[in-house]
Amino acid sequence: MPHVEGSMTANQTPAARRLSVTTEDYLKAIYELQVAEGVAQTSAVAKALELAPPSVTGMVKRLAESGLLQHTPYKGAQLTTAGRRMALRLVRRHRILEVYLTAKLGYDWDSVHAEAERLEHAVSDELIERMALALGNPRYDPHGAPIPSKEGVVEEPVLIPLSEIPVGSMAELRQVSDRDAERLRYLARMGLRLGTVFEVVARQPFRGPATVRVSATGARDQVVGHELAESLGCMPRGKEVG
Amino acid sequence: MPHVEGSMTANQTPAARRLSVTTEDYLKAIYELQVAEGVAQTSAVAKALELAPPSVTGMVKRLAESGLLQHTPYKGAQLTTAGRRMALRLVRRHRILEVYLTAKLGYDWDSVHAEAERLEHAVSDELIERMALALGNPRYDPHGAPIPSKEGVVEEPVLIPLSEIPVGSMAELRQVSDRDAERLRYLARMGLRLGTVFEVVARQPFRGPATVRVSATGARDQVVGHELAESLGCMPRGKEVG
DNA sequence: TGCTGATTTTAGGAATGACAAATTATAGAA
DNA sequence: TTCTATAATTTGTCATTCCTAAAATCAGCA
Repeated sequence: MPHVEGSMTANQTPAARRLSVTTEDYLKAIYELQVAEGVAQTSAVAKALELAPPSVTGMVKRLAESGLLQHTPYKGAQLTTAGRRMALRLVRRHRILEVYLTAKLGYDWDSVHAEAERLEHAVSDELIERMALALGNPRYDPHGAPIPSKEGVVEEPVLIPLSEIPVGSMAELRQVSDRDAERLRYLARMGLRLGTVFEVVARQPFRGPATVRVSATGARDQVVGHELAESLGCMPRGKEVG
Repeated sequence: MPHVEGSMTANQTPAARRLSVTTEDYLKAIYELQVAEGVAQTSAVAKALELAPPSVTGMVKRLAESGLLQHTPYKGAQLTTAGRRMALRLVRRHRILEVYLTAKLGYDWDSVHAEAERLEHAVSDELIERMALALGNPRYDPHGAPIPSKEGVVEEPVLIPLSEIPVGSMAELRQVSDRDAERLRYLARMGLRLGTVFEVVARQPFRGPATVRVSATGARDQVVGHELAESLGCMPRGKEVG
């Protein structure tokens, strides 16, 4: 059952004045941490943006004054409606750009992230909508992440990490993190792509690796480390007659 | 006879460290002023970038210290080889982006400039080369401006402003300024596009307007103000038998 | 309850890049 | 040559946003 993240149709800020690139980076990082972890702690934001923690504290206080988020000292930051709207706009831009670069300009799924990361701050809403139209309004980016609508609504599908799929059952790879290009190249070499259906045939204890059997390509068994497995979002599948 | 602007094959700076967006804006503005006026005066740069003159003096001094240009106080700025190389890289990006947005995403020639102006600072060299390839390595942008090569070589064709084409002779519109979108829309409405061949049938004295007759579209006479005519780069044409 | 280690915040400072006000240089006219 | 209008520069601030070092706070455990 997919649940709905953020849904703002009320346009609070009439003249949404241009935000700095830095501000946009903070909002997006905080949004993504809220989705992944529930809260956005100072140290987590610092790590995501590769900054020192005091820089984050300072910036978060300024963003709170601008009304883009709420800050509870020592607890973390929470986006306001205005802040979430801006963050979702950034996420939409990023993901549409990734699809466009992949589909129209021959980028691989491991190299689009960095390019989109810079472009998302520079493109106009108009350009993004033209790209979306040219692509037939895609719903997922090349890593399986859902694309928020223009209105700022996104369905976050409920997926289960490969690390938690029971041994003996089947699942389909639906989403991977786009952060680490090296990891994406490794997955591609192993034959693990979006939509790949596999069976978990074994798992070692103590956060050990899982062994998966890819159905399609003639039963090749692959060993997937625990940490990698945690970053692979899967949809459980009943065994099918193939 | 076209003449060659800038030709640097020697890669002086080994690790061309990333320049700030601001620095890139200054270099491009100074380059364009040097092409148009020969020199780049402080006030002209300030006007082009919509900044106050003291800001320009300060930045120009810093750019001189970085070795990107030479500054003769009270005289103006001149790009060094390193500065010109960076500027030409920006110009190439800008113009390839304009062609791409026009050809692949349905932009009009009056709206591409602003979009390219922001994107040129965010795209990677790789993306630009992919776009250039997808476009068949175009040589001119949608306003007729020549596109510098990857190596930083550009042929600036010698064109004559419409304001200086003699009455009674024919010419072809080859290049227009991309700065003012309103002006571009006006030209399009008048039927003046790149490649349009026309005859100058009259010109009023004292910087008055010229009257042009567009050959193709059944002898429609158009009156073009002096200032607008100065911004239209034309190639003289012998009268042809049509 | 009170220590202890990790996290967070405060304090102070540096770099970039913009501005206004005041000063100085240049070049053309008298 | 001297004056004067224009252009350019110097000086002093301010806003952003980063950093390091030091102090404060929180949470888990004895």
